[in-house]
Amino acid sequence: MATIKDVAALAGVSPATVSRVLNNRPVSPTKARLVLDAARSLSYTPNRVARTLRRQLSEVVALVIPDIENPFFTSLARGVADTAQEAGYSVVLCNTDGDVAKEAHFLDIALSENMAGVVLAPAGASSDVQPLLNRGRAVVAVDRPVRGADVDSVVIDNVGAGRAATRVLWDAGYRDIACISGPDEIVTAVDRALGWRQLLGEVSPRAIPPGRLLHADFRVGGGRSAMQQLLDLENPPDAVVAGNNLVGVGALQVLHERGLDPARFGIAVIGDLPFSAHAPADVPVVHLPTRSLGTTAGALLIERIEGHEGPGRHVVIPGELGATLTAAPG
Amino acid sequence: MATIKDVAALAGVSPATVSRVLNNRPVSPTKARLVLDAARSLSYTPNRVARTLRRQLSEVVALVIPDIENPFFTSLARGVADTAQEAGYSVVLCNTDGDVAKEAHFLDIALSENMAGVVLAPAGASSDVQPLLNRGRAVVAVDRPVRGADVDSVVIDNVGAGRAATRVLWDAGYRDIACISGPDEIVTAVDRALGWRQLLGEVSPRAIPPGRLLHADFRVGGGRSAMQQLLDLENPPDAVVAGNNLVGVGALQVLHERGLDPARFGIAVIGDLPFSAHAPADVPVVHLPTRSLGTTAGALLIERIEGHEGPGRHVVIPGELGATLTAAPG
DNA sequence: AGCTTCGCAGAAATCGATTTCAGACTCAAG
DNA sequence: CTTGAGTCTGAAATCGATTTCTGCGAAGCT
Repeated sequence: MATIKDVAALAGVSPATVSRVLNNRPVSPTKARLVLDAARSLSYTPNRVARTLRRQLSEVVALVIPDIENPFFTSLARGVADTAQEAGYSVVLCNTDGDVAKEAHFLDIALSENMAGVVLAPAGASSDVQPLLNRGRAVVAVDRPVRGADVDSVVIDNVGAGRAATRVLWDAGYRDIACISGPDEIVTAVDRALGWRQLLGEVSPRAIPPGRLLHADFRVGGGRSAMQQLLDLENPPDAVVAGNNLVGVGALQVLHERGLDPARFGIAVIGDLPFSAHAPADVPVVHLPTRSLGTTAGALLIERIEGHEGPGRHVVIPGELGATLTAAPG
Repeated sequence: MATIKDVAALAGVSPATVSRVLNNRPVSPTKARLVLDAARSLSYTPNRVARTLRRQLSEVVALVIPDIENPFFTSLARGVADTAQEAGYSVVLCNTDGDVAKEAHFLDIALSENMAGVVLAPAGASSDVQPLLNRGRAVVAVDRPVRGADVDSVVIDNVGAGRAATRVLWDAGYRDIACISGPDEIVTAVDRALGWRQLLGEVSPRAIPPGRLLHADFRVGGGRSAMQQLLDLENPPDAVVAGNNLVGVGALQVLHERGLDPARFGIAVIGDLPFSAHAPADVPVVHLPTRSLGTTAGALLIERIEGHEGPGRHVVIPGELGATLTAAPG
């Protein structure tokens, strides 16, 4: 493997000059040519480790997310990766499984690998990004804000999404609408449930019957058991808002298994149904622009890396209702 | 940020001693204690960049895949990440979009970042891993073999999977079974189609009618247009084998849109249907153990990194039929 | 006692780049 | 002709760890 010294020797100049040529600092055209030719003929690639050590900053950013198998996050990851790569950075994807300890571990690594920045979808209530900030590293929160630190953030309008999903069911004539949301400590889950409650409070004269809000695990299994629980009630609801895409999948599975038609039993899902074969007219979906979530976060991160100072900026991206419901309550 | 010198100064020893303590080389217990205390009180973390530069080997491995939004690969990624992290390595996920140039770029980076190894799902017909091998880096191919280099590989038994999918339809009574496979240059696609052709040749007295094998893009859109094409034929088939998970999703979407019941029009899918609400009895699926694909590849990679020598090892993992079909031809 | 052997620890070299510093040289103005 | 500013360039310092080299002192052997 050729090093900068080899190139320098072949070109008959000093390593310093080689470095200057390769980094577009002023060098006489004659030597520049020599260096470029030498570099090409040795097919020289600068060693990024050495560069990072000296510069104290690598061209890598970390993307720390709780669940890489959730299409919500893969799509987000795409967005981040695209903007980052455009700006010349590689992206390291770190999967925390929602485990705060794993997350802390990855943040440690980001620090000791001198990574330029971190896009973080926090796993739990508190994430310790202070060490990163102290070292001047860029940090952007995505999907969920970071508590206790003034950090750029990009999130969905979750209350609005909860309202939209609930409204589409209400407008279609459903009157007893339950909500399967996520764990209490995840703010996105709380906000979506809040939107559901808000909207029902506005449109419905009656109080919400007890037991209509369920806190499920935000995965397929969580959606399944919550849906089963709802259907097994003595007085089941006639419609349900699924708090995220995976919960929606689980709920739909249960409906199918019980021979219930999603075109009669109402269901609206917050978040896109991945790879679904359902017609949007049967299962309305609040589309969450995850890709833009990612690109926006990536853009903010790059700006910070390139020197943007100042207080945290907070971007809220609205969801978008894909279709209205044509079916009627069963 | 504390460096090894700070620790050394505080402990009253040389940096060399600190390094020895932290790397479990023999040091007197007295000094070891001093060093550990000093390290803890400064909350010292070794700088991985410096370590990598000196050791000429980082604790990072790259996973290079063509499509991170395909659950096949996310699940595989999980597998690789789990084994790698168990062994103390971080995983960098690189998405090539099936683009050979991007892939080459990532391999370059892996080299110049001194990464310990690469798990590669090759994007195209040829991938140049020679530079990596020359530098003694570990390389393992996954899902598709690397041509022109003697590299460990872990692949699915694609011919077998194609046969299994076809057989389940045949056994259920379907007699005109088409196949939507993937692009010609992807060997997995070719092999799955081969399995389909083989099995039909064995069980069917008649020749396969022309136009029954389609080469689609291996994504949802590809499956959709291929399925539409098949259904628009004058004499459409009565069943279809979907060459991968996404093609299966696309095909199912089209069936739904046209009001065709997958329990009547036969469809078998090679690869798991992600987040599907279908009953397995209606849509048989050849389960591909993608997670083990990943863990196996990861294990081979770690072995290579830790010094395993010798010729390329080739693991073939069989698919597995989830359920037999209870429905009958429509 | 004298000599080897061994374990431990510090000084210094090393990994491969970037960057500071200082010297050599050119050119223009006084 | 001298001085000063400005341009290139190379030597050397630097980033932060690991590892080799070297020396010291204690223990073992004859």
